[in-house]
Amino acid sequence: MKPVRAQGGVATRTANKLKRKQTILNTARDIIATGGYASFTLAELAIQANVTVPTIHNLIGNKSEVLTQLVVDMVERTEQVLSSTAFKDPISAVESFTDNLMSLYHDDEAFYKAAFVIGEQESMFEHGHAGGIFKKSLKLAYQVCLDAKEHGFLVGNINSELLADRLFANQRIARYDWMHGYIDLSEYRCQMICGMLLTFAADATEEYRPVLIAKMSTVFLESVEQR
Amino acid sequence: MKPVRAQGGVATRTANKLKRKQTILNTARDIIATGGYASFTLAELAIQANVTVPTIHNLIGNKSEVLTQLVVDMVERTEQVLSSTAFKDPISAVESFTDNLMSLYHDDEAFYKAAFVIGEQESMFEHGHAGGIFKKSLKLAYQVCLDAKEHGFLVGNINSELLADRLFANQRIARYDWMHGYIDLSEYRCQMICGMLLTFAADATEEYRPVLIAKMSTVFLESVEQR
DNA sequence: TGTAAATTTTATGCAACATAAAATTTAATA
DNA sequence: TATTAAATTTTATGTTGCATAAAATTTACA
Repeated sequence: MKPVRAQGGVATRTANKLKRKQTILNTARDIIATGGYASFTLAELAIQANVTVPTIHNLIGNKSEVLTQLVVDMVERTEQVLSSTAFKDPISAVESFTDNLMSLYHDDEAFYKAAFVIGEQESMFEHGHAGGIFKKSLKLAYQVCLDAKEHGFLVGNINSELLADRLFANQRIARYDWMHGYIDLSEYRCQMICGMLLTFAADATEEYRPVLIAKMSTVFLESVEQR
Repeated sequence: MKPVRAQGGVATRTANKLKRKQTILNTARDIIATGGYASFTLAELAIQANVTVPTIHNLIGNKSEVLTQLVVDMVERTEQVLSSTAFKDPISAVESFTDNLMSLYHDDEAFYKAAFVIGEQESMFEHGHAGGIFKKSLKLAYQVCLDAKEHGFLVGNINSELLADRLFANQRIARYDWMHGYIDLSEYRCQMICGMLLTFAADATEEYRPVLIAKMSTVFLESVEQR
């Protein structure tokens, strides 16, 4: 008769497994942050994490799965930033949103950059994906448009879905340029703010448009003279 | 004494070399257009072009150089489209620009998509690069902004460099989404037109803004109901 | 048709990802 | 604390793709 065993063993093992898994992932993160995505190989990861390559396969999976895990962690942290918004007016909405992102990315810029490149390469940002970050962000942008209209900042001549699309697109293109190393974090900030404020300006009231344009000009000129 | 030889032999060889080189590049293009970028290996290219791998290295270079050649060809064709513009008004400028691009990409969509992905991966679109397509496109966008202001479509409250940046950015983000397979060619068209018209709208005169918004709404709604 | 140069191919190496099977470690329990 | 079965790690090996030196072949001209 087979001996029946308590569950304690399994639970302990599972916990340890998770810990080792996390150690490997942290090492992976370090490698990418330090030497860039190109320097990331399973062999190098194995050496730095003090295991062998098959162990990585056993604990996490193939290279693609290791990378996916890193990006999932990153997206989760980014989503937390996105969710913390309370609407007052378009300018402060854009500013607080931007500054939240900036302070997140500032800490570990090399890693975040790489993670976005990897996520794109691994097709993790599919627009169609229902629970995906794309749909969530668009929904958020749409809500901001509705709020702005309700508070009398927008006229409402432009379809809110269209406006939300543009708001999101302008935010994204700035991120693309940053993650591909075309611009630095401070220019990312400028492009993002200008893009979003300009989008609002297209549907702003007569009184509010000059305010948006003034703010936009300030941010733009500040950034230009820094170069 | 060494025999002196005429230049004919060299010239003939050079011409033949170019021809063979072009054959290989055309085959490469076919492979990418048919099976996507992932299916492109030097071994596969050698087989389909009826040569061996070292021959490819000899005639063109390493994998990266083969890809670079393909992208250079593509960029040249795209630049021709960009240059053929005569300004009348913002709407027709945007429309003709867009439709020129669309008709170019329509013929060989899979290849163009892949070529943009490759170009990005090979860092061929560096913003700083003086003679690069980035600077050229920005300059073009800037000129359109000046024209639009001169013809009385824009007020001029928004800095023209800023406006050109946004015009170009909105065009680019639509292309990113298309080249990564997130949207199809017709949606690419819609996003690009809406993005650029909205940018103009932010600085348009009182009379012209409704015209821009009306056009934008038409394009947007047409695209939405197609889905 | 011979010849020197150019070109192609054969043969081989290297790097990175991946996995089967053997060896080792682990944690509960008697 | 010694045993044991399961989990885990490692050794050994395979595969694929890029790259190149050196040998074999082809080329175009005299």
